[in-house]
Amino acid sequence: MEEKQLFGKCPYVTSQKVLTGKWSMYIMHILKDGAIRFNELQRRMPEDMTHTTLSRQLKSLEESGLIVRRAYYEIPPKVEYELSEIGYKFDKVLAELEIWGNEYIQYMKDNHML
Amino acid sequence: MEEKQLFGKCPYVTSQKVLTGKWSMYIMHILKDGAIRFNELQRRMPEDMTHTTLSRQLKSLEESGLIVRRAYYEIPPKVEYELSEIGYKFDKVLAELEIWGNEYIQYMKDNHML
DNA sequence: GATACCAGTATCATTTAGGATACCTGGTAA
DNA sequence: TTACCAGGTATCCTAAATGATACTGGTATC
Repeated sequence: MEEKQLFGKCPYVTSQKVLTGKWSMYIMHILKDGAIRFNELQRRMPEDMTHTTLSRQLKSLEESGLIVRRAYYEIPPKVEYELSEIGYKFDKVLAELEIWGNEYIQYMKDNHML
Repeated sequence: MEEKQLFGKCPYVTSQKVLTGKWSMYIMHILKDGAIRFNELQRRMPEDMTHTTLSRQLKSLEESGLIVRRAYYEIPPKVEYELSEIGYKFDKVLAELEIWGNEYIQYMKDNHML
């Protein structure tokens, strides 16, 4: 039987697995602007995302190598999240996604499907 | 309280919701090549995706307006799936995603993280 | 003394997604 | 008469993702 595990082989399956969840694209989009602290990031996220979920998503993105977590051992604590090298390169996908997403929203509104 | 439901407003959140699941990117990628029948599509999908899941994913993408289902009332039945106008425009995102996905795979291999 | 700050984790409940299996149609070929 | 074809749906079960809530720690302010 032929090997067909596509994670780590197919760019589409791999990307979709790494950019999983409801919020990862939005998080990546915010992180494009540079390093940001946890609470500030949460404030910029939609209100219906809890900090628990944000924490898990960040850990997942970190484990996938897309973002870097830098902790400063101060009181009160300071932690910054930033895109990694490969994470930063994702900006081209985001740019196309933003264009398409806006087209899609407009298209759906025009056709009364939204 | 400010309205913050971002579906239908934010291109990132909207796109991610519409392109949900494990296989949607891969499906869109295959559909780029033109109309295709259900069973042929299933043959091109990874083996660990059942036809039940494929059926559900296709219905979801159809409801989101990305693909069109065309049924020919013959025996045996013939059904073709094809990208819609707005679905076809997603190809630019796919192109960037393919580039980035391959870079990511290479990067992770080089750093022994995959 | 109470509360706020920051950056979380632990635990539990709920929701959503995916997989396994059985079953359907209705004509045709063995 | 049985099996097969394509293209599914129905049902049940499990796994994964998300949400809600409570809690931590040390400082600094009210």
